[in-house]
Formats: sequence, C-alpha cells, structure tokens
Amino acid sequence: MGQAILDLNDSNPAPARVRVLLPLPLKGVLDYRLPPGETVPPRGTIVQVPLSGRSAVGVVWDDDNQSGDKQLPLEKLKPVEKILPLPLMADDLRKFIDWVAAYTLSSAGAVLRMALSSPAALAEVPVRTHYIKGDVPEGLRITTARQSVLDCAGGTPSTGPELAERAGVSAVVVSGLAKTGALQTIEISVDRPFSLPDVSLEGPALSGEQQVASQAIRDCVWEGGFKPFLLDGITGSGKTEVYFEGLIEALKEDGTQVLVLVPEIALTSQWLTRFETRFGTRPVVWHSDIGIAARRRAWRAVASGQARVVVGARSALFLPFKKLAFITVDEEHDPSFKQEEGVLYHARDMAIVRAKLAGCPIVLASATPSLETLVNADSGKYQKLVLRERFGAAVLPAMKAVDLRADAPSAGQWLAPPLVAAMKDTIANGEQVMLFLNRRGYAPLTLCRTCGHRIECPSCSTWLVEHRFRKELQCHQCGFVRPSPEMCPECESKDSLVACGPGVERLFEEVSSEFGDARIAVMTSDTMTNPRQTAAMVEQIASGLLDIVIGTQIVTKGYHFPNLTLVGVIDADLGLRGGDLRAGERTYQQLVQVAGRAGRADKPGTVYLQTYEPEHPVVQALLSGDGETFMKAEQEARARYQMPPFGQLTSLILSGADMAAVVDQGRLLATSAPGTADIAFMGPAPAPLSRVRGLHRVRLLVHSKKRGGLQPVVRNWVQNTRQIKGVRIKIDIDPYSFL
DNA sequence: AGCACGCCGACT
DNA sequence: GTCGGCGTGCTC
Repeated sequence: MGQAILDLNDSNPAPARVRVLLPLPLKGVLDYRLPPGETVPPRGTIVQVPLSGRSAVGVVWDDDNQSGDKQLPLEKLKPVEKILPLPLMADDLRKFIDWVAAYTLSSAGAVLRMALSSPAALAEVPVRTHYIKGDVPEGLRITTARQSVLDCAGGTPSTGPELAERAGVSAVVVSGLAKTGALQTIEISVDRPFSLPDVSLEGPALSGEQQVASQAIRDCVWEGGFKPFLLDGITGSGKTEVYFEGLIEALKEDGTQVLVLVPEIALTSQWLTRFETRFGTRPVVWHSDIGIAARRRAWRAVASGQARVVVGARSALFLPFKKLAFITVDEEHDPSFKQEEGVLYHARDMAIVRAKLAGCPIVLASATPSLETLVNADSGKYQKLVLRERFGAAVLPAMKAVDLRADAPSAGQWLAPPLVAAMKDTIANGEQVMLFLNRRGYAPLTLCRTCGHRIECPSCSTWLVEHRFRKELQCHQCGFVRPSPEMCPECESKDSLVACGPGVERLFEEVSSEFGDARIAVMTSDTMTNPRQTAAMVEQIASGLLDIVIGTQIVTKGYHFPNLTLVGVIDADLGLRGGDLRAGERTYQQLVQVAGRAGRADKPGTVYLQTYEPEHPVVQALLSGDGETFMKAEQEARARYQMPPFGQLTSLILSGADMAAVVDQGRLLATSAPGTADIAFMGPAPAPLSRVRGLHRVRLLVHSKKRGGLQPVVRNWVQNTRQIKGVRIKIDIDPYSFL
C-alpha cells in the first residue's frame, strides 16, 4: 500500500518498457522506452516508434516473453516517438492476429500488416476549410457582394467555393470576410462519414423456409455469443435476404458492426445496388484495390465504429472493428477465399475464428457448400439452415449432357451441333445465351507445324497464351508479354504456327461466324478491366441489347440476367484434369454456379454440358440434380484416405534461382523429417509448375491422419533443418493449390 | 519490409 | 581512381 503511494508520487519514475509489434515479418515484438512521466499506454495503442533510422507505426502488444529470449536493458531502448490519436486496437483483433500467425506459421508482424492496411490510413486525415456565419465586427464595410455572402452563410458549414458560388461572388470576398471574423472558419475532415443503413425499410416478403432460417439467425444475433451457421440454399433461393435479416438484427444495438465477406469477383455493382435498395445506402466497401483515400476513410470509419456495415473481400477480415456483432461469408465454398500470397490463410476458416473471438454469430452461405463446411454441419458444429425452393415462380434449369464422342464439333470448332441448335432456338425466342469456358485468350498453346516447337515463357515452365484481340502472347503465370510472332521463333518457318485448343476469344470467333447477326459480349478479366466498362457491359446484357455472353469464371457469380435462359458449358471436364484433391468438388460447385445463371425470373432455363465423359460422377450429379449423393461419396473417399477435413495437409514449396540448391534443400528436409506414426512426409518432387519467374520449384507434402497439432511438428522440422542460402521455403497449411 | 553495409564491374 | 550493382543482415 505504502509502496504504491510512493510509486505514484515519484517525480521521476523509472522509464517503462513498452512492447511494440511492428507490421513487419520480424520474429516478435520490439521493446521501446517510454519517456519518464508518461503514462504507460494500454495494449492496443497505436504508436509511432523509431526503427533503424526511420520511423514506423506499430501496436502496443502483449508482454508474452514465452520465447525466453533475453530482454535488452532499458537504457539501450529507443523512446516511443508518439502515441497516435487513433482508437485502441480491440483485444479480440489482437488475439486474432496472434492466432492467425500461430496457425499459418507466419510472424505476428506479417499478420499485423494486413490489419494496419497501409501507412496512409494511419496518417492524419487532410482537412478542408469550411465557413459558417460569424460575428460581424463593428464598422465593417458591408458591400453588396459581402451582404450576399453573409445572406448565404448559415449554420451549416460550406466550403469557400461553394459559398462563393451560391452568393454569386468570387472566392476572395469569402476569404476577405473570414479574415474579419464575419465568417467563422472550421476545419472539417475530407473523409465524410458513411451514412447509416436504414434497417426500418420494408424488405421483400419472405417465404416460409426463409422465415424459419432468418428467425434462427436473428435469435442468435439477439442473444449474442459465438454461433456458426451453414446457410445452404440453392441458387435463387434468396440467401441474401436471409442473412440481411441477421444484419438488421445486429444493427439494432448501438455501435455494433457487421462484416459481409464475399469473393472478390462477386463484389459487383449489382450486389451493391441490391444492398442499397434494401437499406437506402451503400455499405462500406473494402477490397485490395480501392484507392488510398477510400482505404483511409473506410479503415478509420471502421476503427472509430462509425462504419456499421462492411462488405469486403478476404482482407476485410483484418479491419479494426470495435464491436463486431455479426459476420456472413457469402459463397463460402469459393476457392478465392484462400490467400495464396504472403500470409497463406483461408478467409472462411479464419472468419470462424474471428467470430469466436468476437463472440458473435457467423453465417456461411452457399448454394454449393464446401465439403469442410458440410462435415462441420453434419457433426453438429454448425447449425444447418436449408433453402430448397427457388424464389418466386422460378424453377431450376434442365440439365443436358452433350457427349462429345458422339456429337463432335467439326475440326477446329468447339460448339457441338446440339448446343448450336439450342442456341438458335433461344435466340429466335428473343432470349439470351451464356457460354462458359474457363480459359482466357484465344488459344492456350501455339505450336510450330514444321519443327514442333511450342512457344514457352522465358522465365516460367508454361506455354504462352495467345491473346488475338491484342495480337500478343502472354504468360498467365508471370505476366510476360510478347507480340504474336509471324514466324516460328525456333526454325523461322513462315505461316507454320498453329493455335491449339480453345479460349474465349476463339469461341467468340466461332460464334461470330455461326451467328452472323447476333450481338455478342466477351466477359473476362481482360475485357472487364475497369468498373465503368464492366457496368456498361452488364447493363447492355441486362437490358437485352446483347444475345450471347461468352465468359470465363467471372460470369459464374454476381451477375443475374433475367432474360438468360440457355447456358452452354463448353468443356465440363476442364477442371477435372490434374488430379487435385478437390478437383471433383470444385468442378461440381463451379458448374452448379454457372448453371444457376440460367432461367431466373419465371423463364425456365436449360444447361448443356459438353463432355467427353458423361458417366463421370460430377457430370452425373449435375444431370440428376443430386448433389447430396455426390458430396457424400466425396466425403467418404476423403474419410477413407484421411484427407481434409478428416486429416490435414501442409505443403512446402521450395524455390530458388539455382535448381541444384533447391533440390538439395528438398533432400535435406526429407532426410531430417521426424518419424511419426500419424504424420507422413512426401517428396521432394518437382512442382507441377516447376519454374515460375525464373525460380525453380520443388514441393514436399506433409499428411497428418488427424486434424490439429501439425504446426509445431512442421515448425520444428523446418527450423532444425539446415537452410541453404538462396532457397525460399514457403509453408502452406491447408493447401488448396497443388501447383 | 526498408535500409545500410559490403565487395566486384563500367564510367567522369 | 569513383559510382553503383543487389546479396546479406539487422531493426528494440
């Protein structure tokens, strides 16, 4: 007691040690000294600190010296530069960052970097001068111009140009008046607050099963606490309306915030319009390429609690919410939730953890739930909510297989006669057709007929893809581009190069010659580079100005065209090649999603699946509409081989410029692999993409028969193996890509 | 991630 | 003789 009083009265207390996590891939926190007399900032405080001559922003972190490394003496520490005037980073987010770092075997600093978004978001927000009426000083000469400004100025602040314009005078009159005090100036942040969604607006009438599902969600949101749901609803069943109800419930409480995670390409203007129709305003949007000003505005509004609803791609998971009350992961099966660069994490899985730490309900929504999620629902970990009816009068499309062995297209063509006939009928009916081919460009391979040379990327083990619209060959791995050559680069024969295989551009060519007067759109990331162009194309299709849409996977979600009644899948087998763990599941999900584009509203749709293997379980599942049996079979196979989600995988990708060094590193790792009954170590083997950007790549795979506990084994293994210089080791916990 | 320190080629 | 290439290593 006396001790405490002494400490408080001490005029010169010992400078305090502050542990700061910096957004850099460092091993742990760095210690700083607090200038004497300053109160110790609480955990979560955002501070600016010196770092090898420059200055960096970090967060006051936990004092967990579990690594046991010796602390630097206080006198060697550099002082904290300043405490930034930002809200504290909430405890649940800090715990989340530590959790993600431990799970993905990356450093907490690397994860923090995603949460601090960008230095610009933390810098001071620029202000703009606004004017309101002030006190007119005695004896001020009131000219007509000045009077006009004073008449126009009121209690609501306006900027100089606004006020001058309204008063019909020049800007100097306004600034002159401000100098005299007749106008009062106020500095207002250029970042306007976001408007609040109006949860009192009338929504559409919900069907019986929608009501049941939304009530279950609302009840849990009302109660609060962690609770995961699977919302399993067929395309067009109105899943969005159901999770909107959960969102409304969450927003009823003061200061709460809601996060909706969507795959990047599903974040379309159509989705935003839908939100706006329902809530009278747009939500806060977050994705990797919003501009720095928008980024700063959104980040700060989330941090202050002013932003109530955020819709974003996976990185939105790391936004500094103050009081997260509800999360939805829409299209939860989507493979793009897996981040494949930097910190390798699966946003859907991490969203569950975020919800658990925030203590709030979470809805995973999909028409084609992932096997992982289905297993969790079956085991009772997630509550399953099912929507089986399509909204309104719409019915599911009829599915037809086109056996390419029997109905082959003519050489160099890709549309089989039955599909062409169906297209003709559809267009004659004044309806629209969508063709799906998940291949950008004109042709995936350019071959020389004379010498057999295949045109490859100079720095990757890939073929260059021809983009005929742009007269270029392009590497889809590293972005390398070269003009389309006139002659073979190897043997120099002229007119000897042939395009092999189809891409959407080639399909466009075929459709153009077959349907001379049809109006055709090609939707790929190449033709939809900016939002305005995309919106224009979508609008043209929606309003019926186009007849045929040819697209890559970009068309599989986010767009609804009411007059679209025929979908043609050019190559249903495309995703099945390559022997990936999830090839069947993924192809099934993707094709169900494309099929769902056909026959919205009250026009029944038809889907043609062109395939060389009509008896394949994926094709059979699509034809019969019995996805459940298909997924059950997939589940049994995974269980039998203890594959995810029953067992667990981790992959190691070794890369480096020197192939021998990379191979040696692989061998070193293989020989030092610990012997364990439940864990098998496989490889090294050359990666399917054996060279990317000039780096040679080798893979190792770790398979555990059980879930959990794999990380410490892998960490110790890699740490205790000698590391060869110039070889990078990337650890991918729960890999989705096997390239 | 930056940034400095450090040891080998083409320039004022 | 120097400017500068980016390899390696550290940041409290």
